[in-house]
Amino acid sequence: MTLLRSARPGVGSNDRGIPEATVARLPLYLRALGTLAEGGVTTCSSGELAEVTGVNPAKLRKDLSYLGSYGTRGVGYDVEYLRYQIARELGQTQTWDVVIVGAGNLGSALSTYQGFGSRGISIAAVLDTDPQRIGSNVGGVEVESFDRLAEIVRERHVSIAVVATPAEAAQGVADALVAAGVTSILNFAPTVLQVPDHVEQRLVDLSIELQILAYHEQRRTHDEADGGQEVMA
Amino acid sequence: MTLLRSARPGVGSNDRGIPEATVARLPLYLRALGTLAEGGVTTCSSGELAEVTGVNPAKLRKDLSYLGSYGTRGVGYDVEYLRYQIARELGQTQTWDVVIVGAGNLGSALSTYQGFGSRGISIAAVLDTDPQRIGSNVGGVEVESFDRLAEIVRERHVSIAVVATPAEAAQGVADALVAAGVTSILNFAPTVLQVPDHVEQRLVDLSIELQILAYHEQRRTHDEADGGQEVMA
DNA sequence: TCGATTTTGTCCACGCGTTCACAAGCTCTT
DNA sequence: AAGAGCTTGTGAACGCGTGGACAAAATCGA
Ligand SMILES: NC(=O)c1ccc[n+]([C@@H]2O[C@H](COP(=O)([O-])OP(=O)(O)OC[C@H]3O[C@@H](n4cnc5c(N)ncnc54)[C@H](O)[C@@H]3O)[C@@H](O)[C@H]2O)c1
Ligand SMILES: NC(=O)c1ccc[n+]([C@@H]2O[C@H](COP(=O)([O-])OP(=O)(O)OC[C@H]3O[C@@H](n4cnc5c(N)ncnc54)[C@H](O)[C@@H]3O)[C@@H](O)[C@H]2O)c1
Repeated sequence: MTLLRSARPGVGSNDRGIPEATVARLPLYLRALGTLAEGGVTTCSSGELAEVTGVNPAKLRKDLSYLGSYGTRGVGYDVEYLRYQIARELGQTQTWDVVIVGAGNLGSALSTYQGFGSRGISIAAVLDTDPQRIGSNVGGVEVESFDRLAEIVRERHVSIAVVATPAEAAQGVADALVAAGVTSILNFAPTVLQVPDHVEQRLVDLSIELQILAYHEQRRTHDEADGGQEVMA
Repeated sequence: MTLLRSARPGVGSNDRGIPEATVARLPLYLRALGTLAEGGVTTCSSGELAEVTGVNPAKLRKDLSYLGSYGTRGVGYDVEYLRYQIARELGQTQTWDVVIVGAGNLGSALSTYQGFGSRGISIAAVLDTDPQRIGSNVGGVEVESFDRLAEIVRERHVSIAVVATPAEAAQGVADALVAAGVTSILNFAPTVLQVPDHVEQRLVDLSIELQILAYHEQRRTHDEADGGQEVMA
């Protein structure tokens, strides 16, 4: 399994906070626990949870230990209880209103996606500058004018935004988002945005994902030619 | 900036290979160099490149040093030359044929996306099981039957696949991909796939991205209430 | 009640990744 | 030709993340 995103550099573990690497895995555990709960499972061990999430059991236990001691030795973890604790830690006891900027192919797919609701994410608005798109409907949400950004951010208490515009427009959009008071940006445009320190940025670059896989594929074939595959002694 | 993806655990730097963290940044540098080249820039320093990619200059130089000594002290890097060297290292001197499984919202958006070509990625096929979708056209590519997977992988020399099916179908799809000879999988379904060790898996989970941002937002407001913002002495 | 069994929580060691700091090396000016 | 001024490449220190190992704690059966 592979997780690649870059968070603000140098921000590893905060004051009293949970290590960044752990935060990135908690949603994984949460989802797995949800699946177990649906299957009627009431208790599970670190080994079982580690199995389905592809994580080392010791690492998983250490991750959970940052939240507190919610397990029972000799028994494991209560699925529902642990689920609640992780959800609380992640801030999923409340719903986060998110604005999506750019109602193109990707923005529309995201707007249509029904899987965010159960993760505490709600699409508050979808914005675009294209008059042709404004007023159209994506996933039950009406596309609104990008001009209304500041107003919408204020009225709907939005702090998280998704950028799904072409790369050329992304920096301008980011500036407007920051000016409107957004403090977390999920950026799908293939650019590193310049944002103030207090704004969290995550770049999701699908080309890069494939390029990384291609690199490993290349190395694989290259190694074969070199006899790079280690021979057993 | 934030990169989150999980690679096979424990695989840091390989035998003669480049550290995983560096590999994940190389495409970033490559793109920035492309932008500079378009702008007519022929030479750039580590400082300039670090600026636009949001990376520490020393880190950037160390990253590049894994490829060789391609810079000139006192001058910087030749944009075109460095571009070629990174592209070569990433395996972008060849084109990688990729199969997309699942022609739904996300799969269609990916198929339509025109930005992969310049990154050495070509969509060899888009597959689906839904008879309604098979034969339809997404981004100039005809959707083919998932039954033809093995045949297509063999004939078109595919080693990389994208999973864009519902989560319930993802493991089955992955098994079929592995059986067909695919060795790298980019998975958009919210599940950790169980694949053999020799298969590289990268999970891109958009919900998790937003959940991580929400966590930081929550901590932010929580800290404010606690007066968590450190006061200058 | 006691011992066998299971599983957590965490100490500890190790390795990767990051960053500082500076010597080595190049160019340009005088 | 020599020195001033930059910028690279890297040694070294440090910190975070990972995973092995085991003591502590809980359950269960006898
Ligand atoms: N579609 C994919 O699969 C894919 C893959 C990788 C990366 N991306 C990236 O994601 C981003 C979006 O991709 P897409 O395929 O949806 O593009 P798209 O062209 O389909 O959609 C872009 C949308 O953004 C709108 N827009 C342009 N400028 C704007 C502005 N200033 N403010 C608000 N809206 C604006 C456009 O009107 C359009 O509706 C791009 O940066 C692309 O590089 C997309
Ligand atoms: N759309 C989004 O923005 C978004 C966001 C986050 C995650 N995801 C995830 O990405 C995946 C795809 O999302 P989507 O919105 O495109 O879903 P979708 O329902 O629109 O499309 C899924 C497609 O997969 C096809 N399919 C089903 N079983 C298949 C099989 N066994 N083999 C081949 N094809 C099969 C279906 O026919 C359908 O065309 C899902 O797992 C979803 O959870 C999507």
